[in-house]
Amino acid sequence: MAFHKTARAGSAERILAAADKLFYSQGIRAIGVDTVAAEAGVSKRTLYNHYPSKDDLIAAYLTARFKHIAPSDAPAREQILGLFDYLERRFGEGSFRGCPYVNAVTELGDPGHPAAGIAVRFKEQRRLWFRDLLERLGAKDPDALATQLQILTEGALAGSLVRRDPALARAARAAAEVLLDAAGARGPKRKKWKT
Amino acid sequence: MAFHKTARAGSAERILAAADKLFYSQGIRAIGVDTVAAEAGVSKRTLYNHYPSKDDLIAAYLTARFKHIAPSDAPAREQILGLFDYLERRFGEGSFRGCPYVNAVTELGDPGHPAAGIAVRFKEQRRLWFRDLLERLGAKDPDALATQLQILTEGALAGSLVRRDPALARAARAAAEVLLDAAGARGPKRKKWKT
DNA sequence: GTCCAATTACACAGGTCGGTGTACCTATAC
DNA sequence: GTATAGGTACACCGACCTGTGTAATTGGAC
Repeated sequence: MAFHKTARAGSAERILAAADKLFYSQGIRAIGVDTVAAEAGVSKRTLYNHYPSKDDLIAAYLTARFKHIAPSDAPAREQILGLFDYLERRFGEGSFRGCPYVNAVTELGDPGHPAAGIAVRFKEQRRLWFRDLLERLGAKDPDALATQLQILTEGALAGSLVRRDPALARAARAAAEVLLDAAGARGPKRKKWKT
Repeated sequence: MAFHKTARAGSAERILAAADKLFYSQGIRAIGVDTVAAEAGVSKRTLYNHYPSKDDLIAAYLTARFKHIAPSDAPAREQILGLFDYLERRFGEGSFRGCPYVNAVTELGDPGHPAAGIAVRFKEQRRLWFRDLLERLGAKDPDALATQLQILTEGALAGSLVRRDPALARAARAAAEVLLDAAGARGPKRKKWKT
């Protein structure tokens, strides 16, 4: 059907996949564009045709990681605690190397870099995800509690970056449960069905 | 009295101070040894006489930041919550740029780098500081709670690196209070004075 | 076949980096 | 004095970096 006119294969996608793999596992500054091009099986010229600069590639890498959290029908409390279970699994994988957004901000330094804005947006999105679930749970002060849960996940991520340890995710999960309970967001929440 | 034989001034100390300032504020990878030497007002040769490689300088920088937490007579709960107050103040300063140990691990990548070990030791020290205070407070499961408080501080640090915001420290502090209360570590703790 | 856009291979510019080599200087100890 | 340790100034190396320029090649659309 000829979408792409030509394009030997999805070069842009392959480049992005290579950048994702290498930037995340080894660091943005540690990886040069030549290495990305080689990993993608593409010439450096082609890479620069798709991404005019390394900064553009970095921005694309972070944006692509920006997976919107799929809405779920599972009970809200289950979804929240499930995030920590997910982290526990991730920490056990050798490929875990912390939060790509925090890493990018750290590595790039410059607050004016597009990556910084992307990181802020991602964090806020996850916070709002928490908040919506907390509202569904009828928790007290969902906004504040969402921030606290966000802090717990960041803390587990940062801690496990320094010393990979799934127990950190379990500890964060336990703390989250205490906070949820204290906010009156217990269990499936027997709420009055109508106002 | 001739301590140092000669040594125009404390060259090593000035180099370390320059490294601390530049490495922390701009990043380890972003700063070259020439820049450090210039900031210290010292020739590059002198720098390399004191620190045989940049990696040595990095290790010295992190070790020097390793300030042992001064023991205090203040009530334990006050000390714990005071840490979050300290963070709140730090987040307001323009010079804040996250946790130097986490940053170093992120920037260097290599888990075999000496910096990684220093980071682990620092984190564990602070966790033990929490634990000792929690034991004094008679909290339930001080070890687990210490890990959770550690996660809260890491999370506040990481979050504020991405988006500088003292409110994050306050949120973490509030969460810490909830966890402390839930662990039965309320207030100055009226404990039996003798066993 | 012809056209055209994507891609390749490769050299190269201009810069920075970590680290070294060398000759000279300077202040103190003796 | 002389010897010596610590410092300076500066050139330099090899590696690596981002990014460009160019000529040749490929493969589908028409």
